[in-house]
Amino acid sequence: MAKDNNKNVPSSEDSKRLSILNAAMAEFCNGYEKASTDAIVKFAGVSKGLLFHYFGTKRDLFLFAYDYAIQLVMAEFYDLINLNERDILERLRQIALLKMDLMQKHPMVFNFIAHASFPDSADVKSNILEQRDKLTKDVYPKLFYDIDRTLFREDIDVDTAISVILYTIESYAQGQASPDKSTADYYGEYKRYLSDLERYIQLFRTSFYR
Amino acid sequence: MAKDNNKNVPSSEDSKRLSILNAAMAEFCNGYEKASTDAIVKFAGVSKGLLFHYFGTKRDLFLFAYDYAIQLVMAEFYDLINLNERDILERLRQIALLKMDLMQKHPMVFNFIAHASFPDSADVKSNILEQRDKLTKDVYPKLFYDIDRTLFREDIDVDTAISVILYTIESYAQGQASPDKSTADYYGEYKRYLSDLERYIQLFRTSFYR
Amino acid sequence: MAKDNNKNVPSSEDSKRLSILNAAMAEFCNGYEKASTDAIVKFAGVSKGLLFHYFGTKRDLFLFAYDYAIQLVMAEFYDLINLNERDILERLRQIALLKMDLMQKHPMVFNFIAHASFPDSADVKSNILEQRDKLTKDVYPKLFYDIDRTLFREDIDVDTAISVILYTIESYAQGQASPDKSTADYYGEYKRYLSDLERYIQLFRTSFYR
Amino acid sequence: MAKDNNKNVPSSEDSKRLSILNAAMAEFCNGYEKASTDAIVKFAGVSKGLLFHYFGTKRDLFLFAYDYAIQLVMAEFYDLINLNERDILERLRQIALLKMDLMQKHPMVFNFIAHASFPDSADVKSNILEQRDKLTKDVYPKLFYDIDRTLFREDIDVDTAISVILYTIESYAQGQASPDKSTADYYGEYKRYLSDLERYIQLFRTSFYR
DNA sequence: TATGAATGAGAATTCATTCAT
DNA sequence: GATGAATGAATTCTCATTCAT
Repeated sequence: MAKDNNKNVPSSEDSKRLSILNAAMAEFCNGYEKASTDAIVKFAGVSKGLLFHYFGTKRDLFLFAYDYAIQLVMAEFYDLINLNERDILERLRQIALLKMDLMQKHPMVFNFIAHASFPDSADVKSNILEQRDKLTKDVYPKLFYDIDRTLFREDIDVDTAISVILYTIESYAQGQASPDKSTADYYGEYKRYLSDLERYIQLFRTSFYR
Repeated sequence: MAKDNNKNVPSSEDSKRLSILNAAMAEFCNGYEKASTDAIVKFAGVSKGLLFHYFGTKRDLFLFAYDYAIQLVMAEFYDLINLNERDILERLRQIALLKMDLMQKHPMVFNFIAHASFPDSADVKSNILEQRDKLTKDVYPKLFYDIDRTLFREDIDVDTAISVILYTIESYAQGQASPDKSTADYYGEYKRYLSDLERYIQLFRTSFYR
Repeated sequence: MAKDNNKNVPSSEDSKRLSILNAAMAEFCNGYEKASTDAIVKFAGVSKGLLFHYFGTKRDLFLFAYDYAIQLVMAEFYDLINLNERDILERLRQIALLKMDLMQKHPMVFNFIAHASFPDSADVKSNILEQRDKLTKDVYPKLFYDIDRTLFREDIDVDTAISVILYTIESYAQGQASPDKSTADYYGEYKRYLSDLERYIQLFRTSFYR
Repeated sequence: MAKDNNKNVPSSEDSKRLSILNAAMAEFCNGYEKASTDAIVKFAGVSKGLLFHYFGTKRDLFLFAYDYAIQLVMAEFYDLINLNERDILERLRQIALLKMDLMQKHPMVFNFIAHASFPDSADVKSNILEQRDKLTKDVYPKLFYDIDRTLFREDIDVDTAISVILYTIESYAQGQASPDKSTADYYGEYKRYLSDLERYIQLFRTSFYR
């Protein structure tokens, strides 16, 4: 009797919300300020009013889209990741590979997240940074819980070593992802990324592990 | 006796240019798009026309300010850095400390550079990236020329190790610098930064060196 | 009964468009460059944004207004003109009189057309000239189709004679219309215009006709 | 002893005034409003201040340039024209040919006069129209004084006929001159112009003369 | 006479947001 | 829910004119 209680059948509303969200993520890749709500509704095929009816303000839409994108990606990530491996280097290899897979599956969403995570506009910066921090504090314990610290040499500080490993992997991935790689030999890039990754892991294994 | 031939005496023009540049650097910390030329001239205490008389367009002003800020910082940096130390870890310690000193001396300039280096707007992105690349290609050879590679263990790839060291130092410095640290226990921060730095250096010395 | 399907009832949109168009035609009499969009919207009683919402740019508004004014005038002209008279001098007399009538009925529109037809700005010149050419090629054949060439003397070139007639009528009408005749003895002017016209026609009849 | 009393030696001032006038005439071909005083001083190679020191305002410069251009052309015109021919058609042929010569000798000045004579801006329109009227009233009597009216047929009004002749010649010349004829087969154009002119003269001789 | 830095009102255009329908 | 016409303050940039030197 209730109208549209069945969440498995996407209502018209759901589909329009999604249209707006997808259009928004794409448009916000131009930067928060540069992005135009006109462009969003045009691409989404809905009226101007509806965007504001659903999302309130441009700012709220941006922040909602950021949350949404993170959830979307993290859900799939947790679904696929195997957290039984206790060797942090092995686990990081898995994470890096999985991240690459997801990036190829949802390039636009990742592009949006990459841009949105470092916003230039003070309007949204504090919210985004807060969200990012919260994410970091949520995710890292999950990803690095229960790792085997006995694999490390006794004469080094394991936490410091782990920081180094994370900084390295993240920085390298960042460098790979950031430029607008429109013209691309994706396969070649990918192979090079993997071999670089192996070189870093090899170095860490040699120098940090027993 | 000659009129204004002495370039060390800033003319009225120079002083207004500088006012505009300083105001611009401060305002552009809000992001390129968000920054308002109105705010810049208001803060600089000059007329609207003068900004455009000197710098042509907002875009040109931004790019000029970026160059100017880089030059300003690099000149002071090269003036103070000692490149005789051949141990890369010692040299990096010096660089990191010097960078911290400069950041405390020119906080606004560094803040501007940090923001401007990752612009969201397509209008300026390509120029900034180009400039950044050029800078990297210029600076890194100077900073790491003639380091003593024999200090490293024989069983690790020295270039990979150096990459790890650089990623770590940069990421850590980034993390320290990025948030708009308005409310700050600067002295406490500084001491913690130094001790963290020492921990990283100690780790690298233990695990990468012979 | 259907909502606003009847295009004869001008909607709110139509009425605002018309306000803008009328204000634009009046303001553009100051010249394309000199005309201010601010003045247009103020006079039309609409917001700044609406002008651009409807017409895109000042340039587009100008060109649209030109088309619109021409259509407006030509529609009424063709509605009233009688093309059965095969004596070109008679037909020209009718055209000249009708043109005078229309000018008195729509003085502002004619003033706008007169100004807009000879634009000083390169921004719009090519479009206007193109439009003017197209109009000439459209209109002249209609106006002078099927005239009786046997009325002319055999020893003169009829096409050259027709050119002379047209140049004369147009130049004379131009001279009458061009100054912004704000202070005017319209009736006196009109009578003089008619008598001059008759003198020209008389001359042509005497010298060009058999 | 007097400074620069010898008008045959152009002073620095004279040469700069001329530079400005020439630059102004060229720039004003873009239309009065569109023309930029910056462009004028840049092209003239003088400072911004000097233009206003000499000519007061942009408006005054424009009007002065218009006078100057007219004087320049008229002086040369009167120098070369032969006013002994009493047949108006012959005299008009001479005038038309001479005008063509002068246009080829001073294309920029004629281009300026052509544009300036039909100004779009209300700022200068009244002055220009006044000047044009004055010129017409000055020049026509000189050009058509003492023509032989006995050549005309007795059954036509000579003044009306002369008006027709003038309207025709002017309209035709206007049509030839107005478009920005940048790419041109000048020689071909010229020959066609001459033959058209002959056709009109022939028609007038046949139909208006005894 | 000659300079050109400096002005600031005014230009066209944009855009997030509202609201009557 | 859904529309899109309407708003108007804010934006970047222009340009004739002035004035201290």
